[in-house]
Amino acid sequence: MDNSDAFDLTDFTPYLLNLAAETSSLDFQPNYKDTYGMLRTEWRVLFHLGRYGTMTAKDICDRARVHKTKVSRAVAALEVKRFLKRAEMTHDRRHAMLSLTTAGVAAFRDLNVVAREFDAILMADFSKSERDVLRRCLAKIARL
Amino acid sequence: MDNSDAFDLTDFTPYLLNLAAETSSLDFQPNYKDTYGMLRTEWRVLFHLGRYGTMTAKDICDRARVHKTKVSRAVAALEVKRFLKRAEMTHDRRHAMLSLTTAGVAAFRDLNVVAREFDAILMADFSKSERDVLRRCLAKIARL
DNA sequence: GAATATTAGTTGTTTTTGTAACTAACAACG
DNA sequence: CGTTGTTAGTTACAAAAACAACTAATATTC
Repeated sequence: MDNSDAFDLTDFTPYLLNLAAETSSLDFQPNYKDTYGMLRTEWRVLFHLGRYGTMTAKDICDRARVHKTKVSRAVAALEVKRFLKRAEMTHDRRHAMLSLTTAGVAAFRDLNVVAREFDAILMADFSKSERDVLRRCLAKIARL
Repeated sequence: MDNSDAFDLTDFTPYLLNLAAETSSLDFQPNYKDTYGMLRTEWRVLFHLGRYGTMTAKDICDRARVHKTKVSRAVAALEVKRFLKRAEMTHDRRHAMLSLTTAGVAAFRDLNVVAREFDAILMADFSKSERDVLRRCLAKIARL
């Protein structure tokens, strides 16, 4: 039972994708976890608000492809940590505009630089064209 | 606060990797979940035993890069479902040789075919050279 | 060969996630 | 208007993952 006709597990793209995603995420994790005590979803929410400015939780759900319960909890956590503040909308009190506090902006700026550097190191092994192919393939698979 | 000098979230490779990994994994999930009631780790363990033959739980941990507690629970679950059996080693009773039952082999064969087809469809959009680049980049990032 | 260290694997506890049900605010339609 | 439907967001509960502590078997070292 040594099915050599069967293809290898590393030939199965979803498996390879998971290994690569896990490895790179775990390597980057200390940057937001150890320094700012954030969880991954919190870091994503922070990044979104820092990069694209004020928006509602729903906007983050749609843009970041994160479920609303996860966003809800991440927003609450970031609020407790004073990285983010809410402003209720007068005309529609269902949703609140979310924006970063000064501390939030500072954290974003810092992490943004760190993320840039991290990415540069991660991509250093590859040529420009390889990077383009990688990005295009991933975007297509993720249906972006 | 619209940091347009900052790079986009989709330019951050770990983020893109995670989106692609999640998307493809979720698309494939029904194949082992709905038909065989397996969890992702169980499917990975099954695949390992089916593809590479009899081995111990430790071997699976090392090869599949899964933590021993996850493997332990997956093995127990697969045993309950009669997909796998253990054989204690006489000379070292600490570890047990794991192998698939007839039902386990059947499930593996089926899923192997399905996985192959799934991968073919996923890769259909890309040229041979793009696929090679993708595979090589992912393997490198995953430190395989 | 008794004491200590190491290895394989399990179990228990805590976090985190996923799912579903819920509340509150608004919109639409008669 | 009031009934019904929809949307934004929260909360409660169940499933899964992460982490630490543990057991049992074997190796090592004095």
